[in-house]
Amino acid sequence: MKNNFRSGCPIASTLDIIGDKWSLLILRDMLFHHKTTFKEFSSSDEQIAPGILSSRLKLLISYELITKQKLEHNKKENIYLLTEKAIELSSILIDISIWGDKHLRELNKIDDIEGLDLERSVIISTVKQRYYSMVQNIKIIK
Amino acid sequence: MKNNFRSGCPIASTLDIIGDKWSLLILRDMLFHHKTTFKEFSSSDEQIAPGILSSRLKLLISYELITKQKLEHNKKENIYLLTEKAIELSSILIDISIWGDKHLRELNKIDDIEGLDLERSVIISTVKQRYYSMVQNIKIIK
DNA sequence: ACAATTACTACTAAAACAGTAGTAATAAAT
DNA sequence: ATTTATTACTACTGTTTTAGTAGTAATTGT
Repeated sequence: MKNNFRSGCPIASTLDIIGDKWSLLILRDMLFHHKTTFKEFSSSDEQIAPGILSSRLKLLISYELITKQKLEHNKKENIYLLTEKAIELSSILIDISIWGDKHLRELNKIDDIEGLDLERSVIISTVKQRYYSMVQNIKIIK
Repeated sequence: MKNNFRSGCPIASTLDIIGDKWSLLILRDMLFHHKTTFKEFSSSDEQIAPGILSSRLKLLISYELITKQKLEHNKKENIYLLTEKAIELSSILIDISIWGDKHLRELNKIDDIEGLDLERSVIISTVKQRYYSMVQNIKIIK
């Protein structure tokens, strides 16, 4: 797909991949809410349009942040799963969550997130562990 | 300014403020490269257009992430400085930098950043300390 | 066999971004 | 003192991205 990076800066380059309006929210839904299907991504509070969701999933696949697979005994649904590369974005997502929780309450009604008061490293390892467990329990076709 | 948040999610809300194509790069230039003027922001590798820079600076001011001030003995230049709220985004910017440095080398030629191999907490406190020192040495009009 | 669900694609409208040119105020050079 | 250069923008046009809705094919459930 498109590979036009604005510069060699690691921050700019990362933003060129996941710095759009939706990618990190899709990854959030996968990592924290264990969503796996197009339908589930479509049903989040933020109401992503199907065309945008479709194009973003394709981009995330092309960057190897997610994979698209099939379940056994189900030819209709596609299952999207995070790669290790994307799971390593956990710390960024959690830092963003902590920052928003702390600083945006005067601008917007912010949802309370359970466990966000725990130590950062504990949150990160718990989130990752839960995701790995979820993946282990689903039967995908190899 | 515009205050339409997509949801109450702290991640979505944070992205509604700084999740555009340029805000984090402006904050990066301020925090890491100690840039303070419109001219300096215009001259970064990524080539932001003046109209976009202008509108983003206004938004960042409205969210109280930066302030606009004047230097003593200089009526022309405007000096933009980070607020504490924005300085607390340091950890996010550093995590993004570390992730990009680690994962994007096969997609793009990534610049080597000095000191990025140090421990995360050390990087964060060093960056903050350097920024505070820089601010202390400039004479702004109160 | 029929209805519902899933995963999209297609289309049009609206918004954001890109690129260039131009202007007013101040500062520097002659 | 006058001209030139710099800074910080605004204004404008064109392109790209995003939003929103409608529709379709394949599969699954009843």
